[in-house]
Amino acid sequence: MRVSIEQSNIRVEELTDFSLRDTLDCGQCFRFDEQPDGSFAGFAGDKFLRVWQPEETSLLFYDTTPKVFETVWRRYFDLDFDYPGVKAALSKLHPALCDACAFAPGIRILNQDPWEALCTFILSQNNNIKRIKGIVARLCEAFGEPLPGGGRAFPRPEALSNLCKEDLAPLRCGFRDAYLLDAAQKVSSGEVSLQTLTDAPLEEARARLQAIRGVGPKVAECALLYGLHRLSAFPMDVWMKRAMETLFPGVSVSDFGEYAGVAQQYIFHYSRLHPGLFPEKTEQKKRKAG
DNA sequence: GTCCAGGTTTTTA
DNA sequence: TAAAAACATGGA
Repeated sequence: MRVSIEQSNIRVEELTDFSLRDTLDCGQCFRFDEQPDGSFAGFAGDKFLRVWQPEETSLLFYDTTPKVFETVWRRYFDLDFDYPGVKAALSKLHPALCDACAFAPGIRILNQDPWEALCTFILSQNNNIKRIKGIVARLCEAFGEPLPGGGRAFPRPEALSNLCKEDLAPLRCGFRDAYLLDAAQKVSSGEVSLQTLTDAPLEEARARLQAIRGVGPKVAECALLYGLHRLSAFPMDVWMKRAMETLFPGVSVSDFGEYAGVAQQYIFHYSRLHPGLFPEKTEQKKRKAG
């Protein structure tokens, strides 16, 4: 990987195993959108970014200083992790996992802000990705700090902890409003310290997160994987349950090893884009059509 | 009108 | 203890 400055932009070249589209559109983050010109624009925490992948091996970070690239985006996109190595190891474990890795080999696990990941996945429950993005956008618009170049940061827990359900009504997030408020209160008060979960034992980290109302096993795993980069965390949603039953009969999560969470992301994306693999899913469609 | 969406909590048997 | 039902909202 080679990094250079180009006017007010940062150019990265000689990149492998990276797809901007697949990484930003595989259901792990909710504040980036593809632009008409093919670039992606959005926010991570309190930073705005427009970035383009003009060819397979390069990226262009618009209006980005070397310092911001090095301290924010290099880590956010996980550019220094050995994905070829991990995918090679995962691909040997099971033929279906090999297929999933090969289907979208450029997916990376983002290093998102822990609080933002926790909130967005609280909002994700029994919800669809399009609507989650809408709710998150309204949350930021209503309560996030305005940013110099326009747009708003993801609101800190302190900005939400003193609100009530009525204040959240404009979000139209339904029953999840109380969950969001409880999370804001417990995190801002220090009752749940997200920072310490980075290196707490995984079982302890799970238990601490699940002390928040509306945070069960699945949302906790999402916070751990996407917010705290605990790469063995394995969110088990409806798609992953289908995939485990249909594609991995007899396989348990622990069989995927210390990078189970990375495997999960490839399997999730592969499954979501191949709904026909799942008999149950196709039966639903048939009933609807007939 | 019915079903479903990157689930969790509450209620019921 | 385990299985249903309820929980808001909006698109298909």
